[in-house]
Amino acid sequence: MSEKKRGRPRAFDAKVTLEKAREVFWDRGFAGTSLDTLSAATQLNRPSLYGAFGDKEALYLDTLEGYRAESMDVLADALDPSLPLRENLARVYQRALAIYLHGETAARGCFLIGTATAEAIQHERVREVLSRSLDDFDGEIEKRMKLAIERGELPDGSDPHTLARLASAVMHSLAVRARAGDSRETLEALAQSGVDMICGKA
Amino acid sequence: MSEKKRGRPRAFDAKVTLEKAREVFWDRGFAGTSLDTLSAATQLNRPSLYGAFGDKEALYLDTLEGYRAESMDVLADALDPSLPLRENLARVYQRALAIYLHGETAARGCFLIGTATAEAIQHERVREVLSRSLDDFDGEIEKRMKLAIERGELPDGSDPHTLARLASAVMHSLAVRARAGDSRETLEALAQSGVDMICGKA
DNA sequence: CTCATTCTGTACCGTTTCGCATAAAATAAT
DNA sequence: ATTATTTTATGCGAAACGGTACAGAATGAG
Repeated sequence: MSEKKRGRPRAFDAKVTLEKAREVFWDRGFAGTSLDTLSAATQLNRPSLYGAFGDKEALYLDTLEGYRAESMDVLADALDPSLPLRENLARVYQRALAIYLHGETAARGCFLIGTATAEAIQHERVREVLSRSLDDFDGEIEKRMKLAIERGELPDGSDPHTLARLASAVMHSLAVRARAGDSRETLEALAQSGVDMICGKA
Repeated sequence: MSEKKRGRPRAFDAKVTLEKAREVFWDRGFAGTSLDTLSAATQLNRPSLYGAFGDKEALYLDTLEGYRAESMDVLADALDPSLPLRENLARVYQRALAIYLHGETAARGCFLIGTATAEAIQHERVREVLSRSLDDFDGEIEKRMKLAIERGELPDGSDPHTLARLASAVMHSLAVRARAGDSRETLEALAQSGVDMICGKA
């Protein structure tokens, strides 16, 4: 896999470190997180962080990218095409909520929507990751919608592009509302409404 | 209106100052905005800001509250009950986009969703304003949905609560996507989809 | 063993941060 | 005019900030 490098080996796992850093950014946002806080959370001193990931923005971008990639994996799994569309959508929302509702004080919502939106204006590269993440998500759902139309799970003449964006819109709303502190029940009701909106009432 | 106060009069209009401060927070977020930046933007030195509004968080909360109040005014106006529901909804989204798409570099999206979500975990009072804003918005739309059902603008048995949350979900998605840099055309298409989702295809 | 290479830890740098102390300026009350 | 009150302007100060220099430690190469 990876050739042995010369020099002193790292005493930490970069992947684990990124996960710990992500936790901090998730709760405090990019601008609200100091290198000291990151250093404490990752148990790495600042020079090590700097050497492994670059400056604070590069580290943040790394955590965003990791989240994006993981989210796409979760999405692909939830959209297992051997299941009915209705079940697929329910799984997508359910797994999103499992992530969004995890948090100490208030639910943390979506890492991207909750923190990257704030930086998107001033930091172009953050905006790019955010935009790409939303697009990728839409695209994956749209693919499933097209399949659903082929299979007759949706009415003929349905527009997969539109349906995908509406399904994503419910997702975005879950992300925001979770971070605003809405209860699990409230969010699950919205998720159910989203499923019914796309697939029709059960 | 206001009695003349003793002492040296203020050389600035608090309302105008709040608007200027809001512009800065809107682009840079709460944590990403320094008092120096605010001081420059409002042309007020820090002690004056401090004296009039309190610390940075209090100032930010004031700008959030102003935005919330203005948004509710815009919403109430857009929902003019002498117009059909379809037109009402289209006006709501259209006016939102007029606000969201205003920006120098990228579109700024919604001030609340774009900046308050990031602080909502660490700052309880921000989370409260955010939560209240979302609820108020939902409530106002739900009222209009109820009226629509009474008038027969929506099918019998429609659930106004659910419809309102779905309409809001499209709004939240517009807010996020605008900040991610989506084009006006893209956003208008989503808005149109939202109208059709609630009112049926034209 | 020796050396080059890479990572760790301490300590530091210059800047920026938020908030305030203080004094001058501007007004109303007396 | 004098006084009390409020706002403005300068500027301070302690802390936090992002980032890095440097020396020491751990490894592979020769």
